[in-house]
Amino acid sequence: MNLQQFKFVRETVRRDFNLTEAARVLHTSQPGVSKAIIELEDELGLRIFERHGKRLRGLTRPGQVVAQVVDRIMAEVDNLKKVSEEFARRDEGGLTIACTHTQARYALPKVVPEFRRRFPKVHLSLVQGSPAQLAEMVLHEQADIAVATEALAQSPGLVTLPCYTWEHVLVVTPEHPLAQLTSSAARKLTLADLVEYPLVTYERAFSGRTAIDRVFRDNGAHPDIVLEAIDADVIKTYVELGMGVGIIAGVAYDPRRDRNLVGIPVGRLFGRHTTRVAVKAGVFLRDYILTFMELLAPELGREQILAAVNGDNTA
Amino acid sequence: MNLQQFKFVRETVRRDFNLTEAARVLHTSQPGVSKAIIELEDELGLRIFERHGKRLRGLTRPGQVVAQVVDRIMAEVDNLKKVSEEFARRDEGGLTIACTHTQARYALPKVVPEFRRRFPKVHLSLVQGSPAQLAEMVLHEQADIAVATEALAQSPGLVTLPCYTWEHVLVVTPEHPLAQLTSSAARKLTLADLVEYPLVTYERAFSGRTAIDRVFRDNGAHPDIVLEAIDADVIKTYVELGMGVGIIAGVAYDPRRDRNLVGIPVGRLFGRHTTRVAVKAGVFLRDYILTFMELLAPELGREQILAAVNGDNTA
DNA sequence: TGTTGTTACGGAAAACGTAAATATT
DNA sequence: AATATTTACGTTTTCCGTAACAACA
Repeated sequence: MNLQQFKFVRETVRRDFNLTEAARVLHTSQPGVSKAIIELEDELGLRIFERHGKRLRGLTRPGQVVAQVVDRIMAEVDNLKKVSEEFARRDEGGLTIACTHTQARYALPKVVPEFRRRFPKVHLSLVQGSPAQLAEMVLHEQADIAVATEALAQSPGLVTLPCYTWEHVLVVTPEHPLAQLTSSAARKLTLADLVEYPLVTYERAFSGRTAIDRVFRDNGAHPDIVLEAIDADVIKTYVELGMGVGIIAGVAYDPRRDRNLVGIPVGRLFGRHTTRVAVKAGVFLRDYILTFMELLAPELGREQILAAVNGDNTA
Repeated sequence: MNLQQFKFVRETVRRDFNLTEAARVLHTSQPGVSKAIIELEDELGLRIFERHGKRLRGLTRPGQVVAQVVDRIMAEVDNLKKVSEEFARRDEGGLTIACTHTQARYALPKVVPEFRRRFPKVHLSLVQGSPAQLAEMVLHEQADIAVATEALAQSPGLVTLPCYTWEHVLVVTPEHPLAQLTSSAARKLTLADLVEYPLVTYERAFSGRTAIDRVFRDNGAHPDIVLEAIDADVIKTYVELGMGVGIIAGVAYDPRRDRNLVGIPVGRLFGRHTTRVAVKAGVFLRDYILTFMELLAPELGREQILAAVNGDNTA
């Protein structure tokens, strides 16, 4: 039994049971992979892979269990590498953050400069995607952490922590009827008032859109959503063009910057939402990653973050 | 990096940083162990062990983290061996049950015959100890499961499940004043009545003794415990000799067997207790071990047991 | 001075790549 | 026929034990 064998098994599973592919990816000879796997199977006294003649087709029942354990072993071996990196160069390395546009544009700018000041040698990389994609990225270790409002908490294999909460805000042109309301009238705004106008908001599964839909549905209201986009900048652009009333995340509206738009908070209608940060369960978190999470979720101390990540059910 | 190195690191830690000892236990040469560890340290680029000159003295800070990860890796490697055993000989193997006397004598006889019928080839072994010792045994993998009422739930690193609940019962000789009470009078028995008599019960930390003490203390009662023992058989023996009133677990009193003793249920006074079964977190559980747990805790399905053991926080 | 850990060295074993054979689609 | 896997085989590397050396307590 050795790590090489485990590596080969893992890669073969990942490459859809194609030994040749696995060997190529691992920069080694295909017969070597074949032999190593067979030797492991012999040592364990079971077939890991389902074979049709010579072709590998899938995992046997025992193989499924073995593959799971092997995955965990290799994950820990990867952790070992991270540990050594951490102690060798505590404040150097890379940090890949997977997030939605909203986070990248409006939330992260609040923490990235401070992070950069503390860890000038860490190379930051932002990747964007839908919340579901973000979860996948973290699970496949293409990103270290994900930041999003939707969907993250549901993914098994992820550990998520709350960062901050926010509410939706309507944005309209200054000429729009809604912009003429007194602030006390604005506070009495109802869903019924809203459906009178064409709406512009996020795409499905972005920045609280799920909640928006649910609220309309639960109240039997049928909004006329004329345009949807994944980011508030696009939404604001079309609102400015007079396409309709925008519904965006509060963090994305800044009265000083957005002088040609009027904002009306509507948390009362669509509820309060929690943006969360997610990491893959069981991975070793380098000091600077923990620090980044600390900056993102200042309410929680490092202790709490560590406890959650290590899956302490003690607290 | 290889498994051999991990094995050496683990054993060296276990043997109090004595390489010679570790090598002896692992049936290999001491220089080999030394070299392998140094090579691992070089590859990781850090010192795992604190050295005073040449002697190993302890773990460095990075070493502590490395040792933890290494432990997890080796635990999973051990799991792999168990998996292969399981699939090679599904219904053969050994099952070591760590339990208190009460469990061995009164609870397990209810499930062992059925288990034996289903797995005639499994070699059973019962080891006894105090609940704290049982927890240690399971954590050190000297036993597969522990069954006890006290203390198991508190141990980190253990996963525990409730098996059954029970109440205490008083046992007295037929001549004893308490034996003369009508059953309705017995139901009105108070702690104040009890402290009139010398008592015979479990030792500290056995079979709900903690709860007994707490109840007396909370009520400001000062019982005269003239004799304490770890098992009900011993207690009953001295009760028969007229030493006093026995307080034992309900499961340990059987009116048909214990004809020379009268039993009076006192759950009302000392509360209801839950006997739990514990396994080490993260270990692969062979089918027959799961079956044994199923027999012990019939209320829970196998699904629930598996979920708990795999640490599913989903449910 | 006895105990413990590291370095040096050499034979044995295994690891791994190339080439050939065999099976699958 | 083309692709994929296993078997065969020889070289290279690594492994691991003995012996010698070095450093603590």
